[in-house]
Amino acid sequence: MSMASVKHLLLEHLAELTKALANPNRLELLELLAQGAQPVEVLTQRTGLSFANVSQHLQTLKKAGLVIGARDGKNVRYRLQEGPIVEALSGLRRLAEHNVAAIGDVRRRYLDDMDGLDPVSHDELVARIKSDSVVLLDVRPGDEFASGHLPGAVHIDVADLETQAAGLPKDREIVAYCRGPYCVMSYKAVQLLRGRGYSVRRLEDGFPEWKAAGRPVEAA
Amino acid sequence: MSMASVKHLLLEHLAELTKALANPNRLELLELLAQGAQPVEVLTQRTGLSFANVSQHLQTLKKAGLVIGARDGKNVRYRLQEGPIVEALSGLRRLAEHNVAAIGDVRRRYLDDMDGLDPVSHDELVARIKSDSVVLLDVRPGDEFASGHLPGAVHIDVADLETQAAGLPKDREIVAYCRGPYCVMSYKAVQLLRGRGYSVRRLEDGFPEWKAAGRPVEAA
DNA sequence: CAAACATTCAATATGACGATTGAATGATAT
DNA sequence: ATATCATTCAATCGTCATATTGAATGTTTG
Repeated sequence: MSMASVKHLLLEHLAELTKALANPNRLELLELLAQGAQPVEVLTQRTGLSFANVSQHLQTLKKAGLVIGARDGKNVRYRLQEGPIVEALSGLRRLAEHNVAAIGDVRRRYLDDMDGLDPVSHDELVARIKSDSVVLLDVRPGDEFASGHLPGAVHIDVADLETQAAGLPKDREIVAYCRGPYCVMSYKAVQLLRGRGYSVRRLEDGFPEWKAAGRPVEAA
Repeated sequence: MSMASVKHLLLEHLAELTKALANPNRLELLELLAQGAQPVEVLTQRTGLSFANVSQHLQTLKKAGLVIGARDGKNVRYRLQEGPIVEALSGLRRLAEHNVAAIGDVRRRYLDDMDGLDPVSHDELVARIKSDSVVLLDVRPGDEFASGHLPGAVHIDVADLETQAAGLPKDREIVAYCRGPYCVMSYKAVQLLRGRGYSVRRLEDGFPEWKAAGRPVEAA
């Protein structure tokens, strides 16, 4: 094989992989799978897509080497392949926020406004956990919390927050997190809790990014 | 706008950007533009694509906010937009090499074999430049060298290497570099020079990655 | 073994992408 | 102005991607 054609082979393969990422539904599936393995049915519910469509997208991701499925009783549970998937997606997201005006705009207008624009960084969170000055709040669905969460986090599904907020302390700051930078659950949590007089901020990005950064993680 | 729809907007925009990257010809164009600004004609020559096709791909990249074109006399010179483009592409490449067996295979079989599998890291290069124990060799076309290169690098276009290799010392190790990880020019250089008894290794990845890492760069 | 269930496969229709061709634009130079 | 040159635009055609539907597969449970 000539060297020039090797180059083109490599570029083609890279484009192939990138194509597998270049679809909003698949990006959402990857975000969900980054929380932990899931059967197809749950992915169907959480995305609101049709069953066959989810299955089809999962096949595409599988062909690209991004996920693998394994039978677990009646179900097939899919999970992310080993590898720097979350990191690659973070790189794309950073690029998107930087270069595509539309994304930055939408985010600023609809999400950051709500949040007061002061997400907590990983390092800051570590320091404040040490000094015991914050309560960490995981607002994802229970099964995602169970398959892995930040050490010491309290879990309240965002859907139950309205009824269970009373259990949270008002004298310490709350740091809420969820699936990642494009996940709106922690924004909702901040909004709801601030309305009730709690002091709340969001963690910058979510569980998968924390884990990918090599920070400690706790499982149920 | 509801929060759920904000999420989907963000995902759609991210997919849009990713789609702009998901094509081998556009990836090659970005690699070329990462070396420095170029008029459309040069890009046409270097890629071997048709004129209109290059123009069309450039429009796609422009719409995605990845490049901008500016008139320069008769020509329109395109250059990369500011932003973490090289970093995002590196993330994708790392993912590809890790997850897509085919890419790792091709690379190992056809490129690394040739190279003896020991690319020089950025840090190692810095140390060895300090101790003056290497000659840095840039084998890219002259205009790319002119618009930016590693400090102290000697320039010999890979096409001229056969006739001009004699100018290189045999008593110091040579470190060759070119456009990046998928660029085969430095592989060719290593192959040719080793055949003539030189001690040569390749720099891990190329000029754009060096620059993106914040290392010093020299212009003509 | 049969029924129930989760998932995949196959077929289809609609729409987007990519390369080619030739015409249109817009700047420069004579 | 007109001619020239680089680039873009518009139209076309074949190919691939996506969502939908319904049938097929394979596993568990009774």
